[in-house]
Amino acid sequence: MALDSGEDTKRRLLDAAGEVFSRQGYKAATVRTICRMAGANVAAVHYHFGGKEGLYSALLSEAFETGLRRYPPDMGLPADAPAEARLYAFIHSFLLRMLGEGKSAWCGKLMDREMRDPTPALDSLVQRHILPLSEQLRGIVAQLLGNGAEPDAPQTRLCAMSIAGQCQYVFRSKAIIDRLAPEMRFDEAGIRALAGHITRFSLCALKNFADSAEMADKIGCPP
Amino acid sequence: MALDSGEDTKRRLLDAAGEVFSRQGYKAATVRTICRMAGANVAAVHYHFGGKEGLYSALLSEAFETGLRRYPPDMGLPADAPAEARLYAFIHSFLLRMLGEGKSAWCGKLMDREMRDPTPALDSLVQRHILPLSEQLRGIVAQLLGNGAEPDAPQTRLCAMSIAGQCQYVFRSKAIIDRLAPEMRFDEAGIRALAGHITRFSLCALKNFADSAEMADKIGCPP
Amino acid sequence: MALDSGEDTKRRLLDAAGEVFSRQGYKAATVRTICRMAGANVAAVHYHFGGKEGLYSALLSEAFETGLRRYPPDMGLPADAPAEARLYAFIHSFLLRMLGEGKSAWCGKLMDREMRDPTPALDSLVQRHILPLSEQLRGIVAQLLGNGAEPDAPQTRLCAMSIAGQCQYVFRSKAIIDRLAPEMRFDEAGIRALAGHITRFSLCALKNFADSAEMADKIGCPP
Amino acid sequence: MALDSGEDTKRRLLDAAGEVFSRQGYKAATVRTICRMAGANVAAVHYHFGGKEGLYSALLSEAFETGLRRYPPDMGLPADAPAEARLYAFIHSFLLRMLGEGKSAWCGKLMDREMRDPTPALDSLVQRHILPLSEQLRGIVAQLLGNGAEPDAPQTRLCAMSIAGQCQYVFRSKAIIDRLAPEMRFDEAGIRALAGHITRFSLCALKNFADSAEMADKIGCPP
DNA sequence: TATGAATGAGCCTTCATTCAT
DNA sequence: AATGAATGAAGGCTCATTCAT
Repeated sequence: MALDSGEDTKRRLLDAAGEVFSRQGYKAATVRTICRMAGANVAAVHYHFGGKEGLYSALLSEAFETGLRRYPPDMGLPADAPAEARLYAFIHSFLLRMLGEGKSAWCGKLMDREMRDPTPALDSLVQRHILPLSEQLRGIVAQLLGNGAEPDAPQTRLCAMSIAGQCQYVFRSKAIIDRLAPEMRFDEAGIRALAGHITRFSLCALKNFADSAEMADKIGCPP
Repeated sequence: MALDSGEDTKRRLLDAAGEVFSRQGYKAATVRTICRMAGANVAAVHYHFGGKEGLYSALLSEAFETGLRRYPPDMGLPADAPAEARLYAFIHSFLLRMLGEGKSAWCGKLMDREMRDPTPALDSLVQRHILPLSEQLRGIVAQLLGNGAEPDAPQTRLCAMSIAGQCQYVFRSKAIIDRLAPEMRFDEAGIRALAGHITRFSLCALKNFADSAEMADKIGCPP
Repeated sequence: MALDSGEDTKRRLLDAAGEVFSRQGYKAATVRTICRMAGANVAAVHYHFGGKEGLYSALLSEAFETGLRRYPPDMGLPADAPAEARLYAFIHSFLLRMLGEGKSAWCGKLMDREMRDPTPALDSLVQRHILPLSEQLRGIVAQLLGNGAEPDAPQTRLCAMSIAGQCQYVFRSKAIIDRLAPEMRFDEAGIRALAGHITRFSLCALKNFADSAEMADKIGCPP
Repeated sequence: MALDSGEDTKRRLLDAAGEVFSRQGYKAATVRTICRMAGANVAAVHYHFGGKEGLYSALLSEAFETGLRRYPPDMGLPADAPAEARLYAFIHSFLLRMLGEGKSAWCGKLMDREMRDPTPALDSLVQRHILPLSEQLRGIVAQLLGNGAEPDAPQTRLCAMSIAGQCQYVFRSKAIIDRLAPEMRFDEAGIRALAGHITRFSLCALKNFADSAEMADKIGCPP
């Protein structure tokens, strides 16, 4: 105990907090559970982080940064790589961050929690991490749409959402997928396959999107 | 007070529970809040439903049926309507069930909660409601993929997931969308527009999917 | 327990709260102690009074009203009784309220606490109870000062303070008095004697106050 | 930090403790607040004084001596000065010790706390400081009462209490005075004026006290 | 000599639940 | 059929204190 270098308790608290918060959500998680798991006293959380909320905040930024450092959205690709390859890298790293099982797997789950039940910590998270990711994706999408599409144009935004939605679905609906398609695996190879499918589906859509303006007629949707 | 018919209190409790559970989740919601909103006594929940959990179960079954009855997945289209129109109807009704603000809009939100933090009630929910929806979507997708695609084939499943993912994203990531694209509206017209985009994006993908088998080469993903 | 008429627990909580708050002060007193003494559950305080602060507020108003009802400041004297007699009644009732040992003895102690460490409840206390008492005393004092003294004049106010100060001293400095003059008793007769002394001292002062304007010269205080 | 001489930290702790204890009382004051104000570590109090209680004790003895040294009860008057002047000096110095705002003003406030919630430290305080003050005041009062009044006679004691009560009232009831007479000031001039009034009021009383034995008849108090 | 880190007891409050009516 | 009152467990947090350095 007392042999810890001081920073050690902080570390263990963050680890335990990641585990518990990502599994139970902010409100349902209890400081006591986290401390017991970290082998620390209940008061340690308040000493190091100023309270439950402070711990959660600290965890959130840290988890995100860890995930991004481990699986950068360009996966090491040069900036001038083909847009198709960069899209695949973006999607693949996205899934890896979300579905990872290791110590850095809280990122996705926490972000997901944060989106459903936002806490005051969400705003800075969006500004610091999500907005840059969004811009990066929209840049790739605009390039693939061709025809001089702008990264900020509504159409580009919608297509980027279509891609992000596919990525998030696989881990957000895990409980359903496990029941509807129990044969699906989320190991390294399974993730690669999933990334391949999403990329392919999206590329097919983007490459033909420009020529589909009149498609609404056949859909039957009211004008 | 004593003038209410017994069924009336039960009804009001379910309404309030839908409101509160869908907004705050099972754990964070409190019986007191629900009872206050329903104008009932704190003990009423235990009297009528046996406790918090009983109320939640009762609500879950009821809410789903209400939602599906109000916005059926075919939106009244005949079974032999063009696949494109049926896809649009499926997507549109999906979004309406999820994003609706009215009294019967808990369906989507509760299902979402259930996926995130599954309770024992999830299994029967999947069997009774989600599986049929999934089959219906896969039927449409198989038809659009052409080339004799089977509704149960892995590729069909993945494409169905791509579509479901796009639908769920818009309301699951509402907190993010509100921050990244605050101009987006989710009123009736906005939902129609969203459904139009998702349908168009998905149709573009599905119609060209069969010819894109060799696309993986250009992506650069490891074999 | 369950046989209580409901109001009974509330009553017992107030009694215990009076005992504990007056002895230990707001901050140092604990809800647990009060509840244990009242034979009630810890949560009862929040059910009946909304929390520690609510209990304290309720107690404060109640204690004051009880004290005033039991020992009215005019002690039943007619409004046209001689000013001397009314002064004695005021002082005597003041001491009785402050030094009483029975169930209605919290009034003085609580007021004293409130004056030293004011809580948000003090303001309404002053408006509702203390201000009227102050006006009553100043009325008597003005009459005794003669020479057309006004109840609001600075000199009247100061003399009223001189009287109030004498009254409060005896119970505020009880710890000191017990050590410096341990023979002093605060039973009924002792209180009567004390009231007699304070009245006599104050009357001597008031009746000669008007003629003492030049007294400052002999005092030696700087101009 | 480490550059401070050991005595320096101790000094700063005592200063901060005086500030905080006199304002909030023993129980409500926290070691953390004191240490933060003193710019010292949380553990410093235990290192230097053995704990919260030790710090309080040390402060109490010191504060009283400081106050008495700064404002001696005779204000430098010769022992054979007129009794009137000595009474004024006593009252004036009393008020200065109690109401002073400077660094050495804790004396009065701490003593007041001690009277309200006596700690074991009170007994020695009474013996060493309060008893001598009491004797001094009673000596003056006896002289002013004339007629061979003894400093120890009950009547002398009561009159001394009447004077002490007036002095203590002004700062013990500050919260009330601020609300009932917000125009009253407690700066140097205000304190002088107050001391003047109390002296005058008391002199009027004392000088006529001997001739007022039959006054009880007019009061109406039961024999 | 002095400190950052850690502790455990205790605080007020909130909750789902039960009981007597 | 329904309710106001009461309960005990647990929650987040604060505090004085101790310990290893």
